[in-house]
Amino acid sequence: MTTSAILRGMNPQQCQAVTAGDGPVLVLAGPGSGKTRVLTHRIAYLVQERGVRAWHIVAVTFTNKAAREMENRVVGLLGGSGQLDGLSIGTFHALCARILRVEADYTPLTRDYVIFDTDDQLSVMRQVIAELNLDPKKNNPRTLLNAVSAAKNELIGPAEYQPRDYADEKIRRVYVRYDELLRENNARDFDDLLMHTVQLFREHPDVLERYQRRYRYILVDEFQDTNMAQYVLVRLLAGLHRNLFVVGDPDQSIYAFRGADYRNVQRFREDYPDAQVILLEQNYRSHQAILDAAMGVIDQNPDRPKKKLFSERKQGPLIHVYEAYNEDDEARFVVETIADLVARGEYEPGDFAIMYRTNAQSRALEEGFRRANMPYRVVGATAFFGRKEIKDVIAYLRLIHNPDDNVSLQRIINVPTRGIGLKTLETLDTWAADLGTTAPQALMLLLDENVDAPFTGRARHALTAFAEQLAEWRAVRDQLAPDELMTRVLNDTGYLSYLDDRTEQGESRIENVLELRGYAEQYAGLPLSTFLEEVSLVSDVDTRDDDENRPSLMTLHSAKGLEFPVVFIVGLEENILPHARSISPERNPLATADEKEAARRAVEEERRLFYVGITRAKDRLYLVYATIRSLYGDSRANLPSRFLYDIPEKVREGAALSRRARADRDQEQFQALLRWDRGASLEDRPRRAGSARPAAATRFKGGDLVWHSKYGEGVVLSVKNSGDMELVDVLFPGDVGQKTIVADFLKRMEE
DNA sequence: CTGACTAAGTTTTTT
DNA sequence: ACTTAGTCAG
Repeated sequence: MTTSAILRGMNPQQCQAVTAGDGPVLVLAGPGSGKTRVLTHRIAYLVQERGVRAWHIVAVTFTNKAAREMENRVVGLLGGSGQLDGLSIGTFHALCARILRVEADYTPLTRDYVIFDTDDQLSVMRQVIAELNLDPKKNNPRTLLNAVSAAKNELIGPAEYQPRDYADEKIRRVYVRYDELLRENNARDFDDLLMHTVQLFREHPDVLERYQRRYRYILVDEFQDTNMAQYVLVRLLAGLHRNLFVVGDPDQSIYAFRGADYRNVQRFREDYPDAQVILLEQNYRSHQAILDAAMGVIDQNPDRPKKKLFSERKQGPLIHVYEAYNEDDEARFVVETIADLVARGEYEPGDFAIMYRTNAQSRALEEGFRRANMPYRVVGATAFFGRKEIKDVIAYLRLIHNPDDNVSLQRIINVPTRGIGLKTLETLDTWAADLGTTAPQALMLLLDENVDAPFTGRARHALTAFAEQLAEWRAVRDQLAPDELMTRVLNDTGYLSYLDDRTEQGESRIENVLELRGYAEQYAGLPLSTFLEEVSLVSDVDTRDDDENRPSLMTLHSAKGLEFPVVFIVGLEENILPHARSISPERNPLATADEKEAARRAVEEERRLFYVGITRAKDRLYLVYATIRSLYGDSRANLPSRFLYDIPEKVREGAALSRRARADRDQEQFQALLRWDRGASLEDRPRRAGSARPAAATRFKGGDLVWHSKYGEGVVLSVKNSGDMELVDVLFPGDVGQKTIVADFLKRMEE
């Protein structure tokens, strides 16, 4: 392979990026500009043309999926020959986990540490709340966890945390205790992996230097999604050779809510003033109408350089906007459009994607697909490793592996039930505390019959039996492969029969556990720790069929990085996209300036999310909103999303986006919905009763002008049914602002 | 200690 | 509407 082969078919900017010389490089790429291709081809170029040993290259991504794809592409370019030996492609977390394990001597935890996921973190946090006597009603463990996580992302350890007010002081105490508890469990959370690696490097320059010498070329994908800790880590690693190659698109930054900071792009420019900056603006995915729509939407965000996306593809069909009656009509429109396009032979089922803001929205769509007997696929809805049965089995293995893992012990000590109740556990905890050890360690002391423990006959017996069991497993841990150990645990505990409750769910739980065991078989010959680490750092078992030819349903977030010939974006309503959570302070007269500023940034992120969705489409784009939507048991009438109005009229067709939907149009759609409903199978009918109700339910809807005897004229923002009351959110002019009013007190005004 | 009830809370997601 | 964590009677 020669340079020309690596560069074949690339435009000048892409070539420039691939062949850029040593030193810092920032590639600012638009959607569909082939940025992953640039990264993989650069790796091939470095190895092939510049003679860099693959061992000296590390490419960092955010998901295992992206890492896998990148690896496949590089292997595809250079073949499976030995020249790729030692190439590191992986996520930030996997890289850090490996470093921390190898360098355990320099860190406070041992090599055996386990990684706590969100569930485990929550249970630690609940313990913290209990210990510190905080009011569990006012202290949501998730909120506290977010605060701690934010601090860790900013590389602020518990000792460095500087409280500015009382609320902060509480967080500081929580953080300190939370951190202590993690250490007692010999555990780290995901944020720790990053923060502790940075700390390790800062405190031990000699260790850092070893890694700097090893990783001479560092490539980062989706750079706009890095948080502070990740950025600092990368900067440290690149400190010696400065061969840092980052690729990103600030307009596609949609993970600020979990600490990502697209300003890292700006920081990079400041920290590396000599960096080469390469722009990739040509789009190879979508035709111009779609790009015009995308630019119309994103250009409304201030503080960003205006980008000009252009395509050489000829103009395609206009963007179709459809006003659905409600979420069922929305589903009907999607399903019928797909059926139609497939029947005309223009597309295959796998060419379609339906994207929405929240997972809850998939329900109505799925029902529509089922009703039409059209197969579909939901992307990433329920994480395999998040399932209770999977977590239980893994907790057993973790406890066998890590003698200090109290969180896992608590999780499974009575699952399946073995007569160890709350009281007994409490006693165990106190006893352990008195002995100055942890509960799992104390438990093992019971193996000595002579030990003086505060348990009476039955409890002592149950605990001892469990301790003996645990000791047996630990004794065989190193002789058995992970899947064999798992089988042993399943048999000894009767876990599968515990799951078998003769329901469909029970059956699928058993299948899940068996699938996990199948997954573990791949780790034959590897230590249990490798398996456990992988399980913590991999989000899903890689067995789902990607290539089944069926439409995909997914959230806008999980659509990033993908492309489809035909894309539907549904639920384009105020309160859905942008989501109510991000706009609520906007109209609240009591919101502080800070809150309003936060809301503004949140809405900008929602806008980027819509932008990401639009730019996934290659040929056809359908944008759908509903005038009435049932969500969380209420039915609400929302206005069309503000973002829709930013799509230039000349590239769209269909619904007119008037403030008020026309009555005749409603009528027509309502009839279509009824016809569709009649087609439902008999089994579906009872279930349908509930969701058909909202159709006739509200007297007002978003955009209506109303009159109130006290506040005067106002405009309806949304309507919801609560019990048999219709509650209307109305915006009044001046200081009055938004009020929620019972429909009976409102009079409709004609425009 | 278990099964049944009640209250709460439901954005996005990876690791 | 629906799940799920927490509480309480059997």
